[in-house]
Amino acid sequence: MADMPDAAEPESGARPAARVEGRDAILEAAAAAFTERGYTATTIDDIADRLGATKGRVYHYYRSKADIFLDIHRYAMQRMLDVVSPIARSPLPPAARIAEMVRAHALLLMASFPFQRVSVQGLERHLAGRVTERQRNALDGVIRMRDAYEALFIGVLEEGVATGAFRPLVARRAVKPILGSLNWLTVWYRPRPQEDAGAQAAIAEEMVEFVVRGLRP
Amino acid sequence: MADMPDAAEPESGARPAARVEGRDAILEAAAAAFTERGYTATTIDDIADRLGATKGRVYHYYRSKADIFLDIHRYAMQRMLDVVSPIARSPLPPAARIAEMVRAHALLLMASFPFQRVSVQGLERHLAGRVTERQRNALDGVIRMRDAYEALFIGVLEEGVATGAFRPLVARRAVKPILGSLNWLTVWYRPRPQEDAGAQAAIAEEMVEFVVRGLRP
DNA sequence: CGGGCATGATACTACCCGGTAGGTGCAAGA
DNA sequence: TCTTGCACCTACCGGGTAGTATCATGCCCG
Repeated sequence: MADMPDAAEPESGARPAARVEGRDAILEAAAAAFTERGYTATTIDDIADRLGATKGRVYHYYRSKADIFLDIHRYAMQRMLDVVSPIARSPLPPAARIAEMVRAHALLLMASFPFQRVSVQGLERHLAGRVTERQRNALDGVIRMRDAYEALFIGVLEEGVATGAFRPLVARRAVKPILGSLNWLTVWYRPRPQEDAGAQAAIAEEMVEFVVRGLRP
Repeated sequence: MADMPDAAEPESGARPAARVEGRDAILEAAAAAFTERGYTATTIDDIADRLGATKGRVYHYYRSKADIFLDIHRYAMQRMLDVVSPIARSPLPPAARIAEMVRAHALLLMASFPFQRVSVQGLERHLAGRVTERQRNALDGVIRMRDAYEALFIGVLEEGVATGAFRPLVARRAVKPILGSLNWLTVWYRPRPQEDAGAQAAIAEEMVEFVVRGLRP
């Protein structure tokens, strides 16, 4: 088992020989298509059309539609973890740390909207049953990443309750409405061409305000 | 135009001669199937199987899968409006009124879970483009109901800001994380056989607590 | 008791879509 | 100039699924 890939960062489901840039182009087009039509209603031809290509190109990089879907989830969760876990481990007091985490989460949701929207809308339902063993492993990996992400928030909540920074609450329960108010962004928010840092920052601050107040003693 | 159906309560998309009980059975089975697999991945045979019947029965009551989908949304929104709008119009002070509305919303989400889950997960995406004119009208009706529902919350928020019961906020923005924390229930909550009023009430209280504190001055 | 109608089953059709097989063009080395 | 291999395309197949056309079975009412 010495030459196993790093278990903490599951590997891509793309075909082994695939170039990274080619693979990323597929993922970006697929994320946009899934965002617009949903997983099942999106056809491989939809994805190819967005690239000005044909199915051949898509299948040159990925074995199946499910593999593309899983890779999008993996990318999205990895980016979220990369941004937020340093904050969760920082020496800030719990209230300030949660505020930073919420801000970063909201901003990243808007910044890489198609990927994050696909990620937030869930995956188990779409792949129920009809997966190969390799895909099942990838699915489990994504679910573990999601649990680890939620655990970052639960950890800070528990610390804040212990120090008295937050009201008494059950961290495992309280984390749901927090992530809910954040992730609901993917339902109502639509990236607009002109709108930039300003408007996105205002939305993020609204989230921070709401969450931080909801936790105060 | 004197004999138009009540515009505020759009009529069912079922076949005109359909019995109400027969139609409701279809809707219930369809809501369960859509909840499990999603709209596109659910087949008419899936719905029929849940009834111990065949496609013939389903098509006896509904013209198309999209009509069933739209009717589920209509039902779900109508029930939510029926429960929450009396509260929104009650003479309670804003803070107490919002608390009651949040509680009622959360409890109804859990009580009629399959319908509400289908409703919350949205509909525009699944029907984009491929609808008849009649379906387009039904779709617009559902969207109007959804906007009216959100307006109930916005109204109470504005009143609370005016009376000083809530912190200064832009109601149109602040309503998003509120409904987000609530509707996120449909993502993580799973109804369990034994769990009853007690556990559901506890979850609802968590929501109430979080929202009310998030609004305080 | 017989006709009509609501209710539903059976047996199709036409089409769409994921996936595959094999080919083509082109760039880089020798 | 020949060769090799990558990147991608064309053409196709097979299974699945929405929707339809038609037939069977009761149940109510005269």
